[in-house]
Amino acid sequence: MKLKIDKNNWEKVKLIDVFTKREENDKVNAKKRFDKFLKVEHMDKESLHIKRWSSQEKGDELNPYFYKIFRKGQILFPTRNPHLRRTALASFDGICGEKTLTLEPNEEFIIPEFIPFLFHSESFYAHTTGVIIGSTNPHCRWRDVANYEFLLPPKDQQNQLAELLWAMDDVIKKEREVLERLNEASQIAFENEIEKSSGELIPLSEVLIPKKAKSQVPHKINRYIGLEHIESGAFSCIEFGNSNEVLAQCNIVEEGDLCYSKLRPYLDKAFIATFQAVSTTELLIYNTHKLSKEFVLYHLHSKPFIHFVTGKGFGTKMPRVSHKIIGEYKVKLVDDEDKILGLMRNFEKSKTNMNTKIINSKALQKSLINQIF
DNA sequence: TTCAATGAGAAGTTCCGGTC
DNA sequence: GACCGGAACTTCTCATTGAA
Repeated sequence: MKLKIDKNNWEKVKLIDVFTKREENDKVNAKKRFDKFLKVEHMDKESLHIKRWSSQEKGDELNPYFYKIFRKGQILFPTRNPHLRRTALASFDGICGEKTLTLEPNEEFIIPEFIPFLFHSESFYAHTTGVIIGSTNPHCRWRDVANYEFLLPPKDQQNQLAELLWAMDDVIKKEREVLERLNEASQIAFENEIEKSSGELIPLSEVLIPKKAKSQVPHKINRYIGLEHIESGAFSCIEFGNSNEVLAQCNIVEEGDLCYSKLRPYLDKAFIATFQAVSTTELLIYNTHKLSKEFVLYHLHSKPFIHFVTGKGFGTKMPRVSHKIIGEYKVKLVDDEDKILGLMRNFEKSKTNMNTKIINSKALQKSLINQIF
């Protein structure tokens, strides 16, 4: 989608000309005044929305260096690792880390609804990553961010563009909500169907057939699946990296293989491969018998299974599970697997459609942002 | 020889102290 | 008090080790 924008009357401004950096720190009472606190890990890449946070009420512990207060409507920009593209729009008042810039738009020049998208433009990313300093801690300074220059449209045009950008954002938000509901509903449906079915309980070790194929450097298969490419709770893996950049021995994943991440089992990373790839050796690769891979995958994502493996994790630095541990989990050898899978496939079809819609909507939104800023 | 288990090092995040 | 940057800690990748 190409926008016809005449930028002749747009004014070149520096970020510091149209934003005020707020420093509202309360080392003594911030903890008592605000329940919610936001860590960098709560901010998603290339998203303005805050979907997660920690809460003292829920028992999350507030770090001693979290005393910086942010207010609803402020732009939150973590200066550490700016290449990770994490900037959020505060949707509530709370506490954040000292290294997060809290920026307030100056309404004399800009319309608050318009400007947040600037922080997810390629131009802003290029600037902030270009001014990174520090070898052990890559970061940028406020004075370098403040000097970022961009073209600012007149206010009436800002209004029109804000409407367009938020309309697109709303589409993505609604599509994500639908996907979330579908995930919840399919999980409940699966557990109900298993409960209703009759059949003998058998350990997963009688179902799973480990695949041991390895790939040595240089890898002949182009795609690489690392743990960072696997979304928690997802049934397929959409993202991948380039195996040319991987210097280690890998597992070979064939299309249709059942894959399970043994590292930090509570992260719930399991999927059926939709393409051939090499992968991190933290992935266990399986074929199955007695039950289909698809059917077993629903078990691997079920709450009882995650609870089971989380409790059995071992290792000094990071909890892991092994094939042996997974094999101890008991599943029902149901008589009507096809009937259950038929129901689940309807869910999967809807989920795949929704995923495709989200990917397309995000690409369109990105294109709009980069045409404007 | 194979492969599960482990830990070193890289990358990312929070803590902490110095300087202006 | 704000700003800055290194230290310390956590998480993840990947090479090595040792048991089978």
